[in-house]
Amino acid sequence: MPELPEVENFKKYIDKTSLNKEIKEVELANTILLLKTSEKKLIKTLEGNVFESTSRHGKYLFIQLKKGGFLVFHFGMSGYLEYRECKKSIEGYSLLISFNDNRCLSYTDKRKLGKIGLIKDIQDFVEDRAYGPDALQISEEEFLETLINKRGSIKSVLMDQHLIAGVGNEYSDEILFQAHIDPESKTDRLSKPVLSTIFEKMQDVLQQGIIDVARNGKKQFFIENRKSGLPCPSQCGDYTEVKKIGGRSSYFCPNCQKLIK
DNA sequence: CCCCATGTTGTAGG
DNA sequence: TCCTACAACATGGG
Repeated sequence: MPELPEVENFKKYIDKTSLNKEIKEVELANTILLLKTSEKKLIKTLEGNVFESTSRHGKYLFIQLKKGGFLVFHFGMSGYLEYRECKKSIEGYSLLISFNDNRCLSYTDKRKLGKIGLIKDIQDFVEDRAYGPDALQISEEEFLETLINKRGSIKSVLMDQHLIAGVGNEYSDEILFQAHIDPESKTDRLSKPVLSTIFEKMQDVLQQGIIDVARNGKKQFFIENRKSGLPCPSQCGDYTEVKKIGGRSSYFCPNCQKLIK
């Protein structure tokens, strides 16, 4: 479920476990999707190298390498990291990195929609791919400017990584639930105060998500179960519904969340 | 068998 | 140009 809060926790996890250790060996499953690199180059670059520091932009995690450049992760739908005892083979993992403390960092990605790569510069990478500012870095002013003339549904706009990076399907539902706005509302019909509320809820929900994921391994949402027909989490007496917006299932309470068209 | 699933990218069409 | 819908990617669950 890697949206911004999950990726932020992967970043903290690397910081805690994997910095400043020499990489002894790297094994790579040939099913892994590589970004701007080859299997050979990735192994050659990482072996003997050291993870120095980490950073994040939206759902991307960057690890600065001592010998220059960055290792970049995108977790797709099912990717995750584990710092563990080394096992004999890569079986079950997409990437296995052994450090000189005889422990390993593994990347597992069952659905193989994630990507791993090598880049020289984060700023260039973000610009090349035309990603918007990180959802926790963007100012309220910039947020309003970005959204004010967008004609799409507010949910699609919040999830568009080229406008704002980091918000995905689940967190967008929670943000809009807390802001009391129907996800299908037209962005350019929303007033400035409403957009400001959405901005504030975006900050709150992502920050709380980071804390929840760190504490419990998962977020604790109002719109948690992603099912329709459940009692509204605000206990308004109505029931949650689901509708497709931008091709994604969106859960909401039709009573608490105002549709503005 | 069917449909669905947290993500991204590319295409076609209005 | 902007937006929507859809398919593709790969795999598992109900």
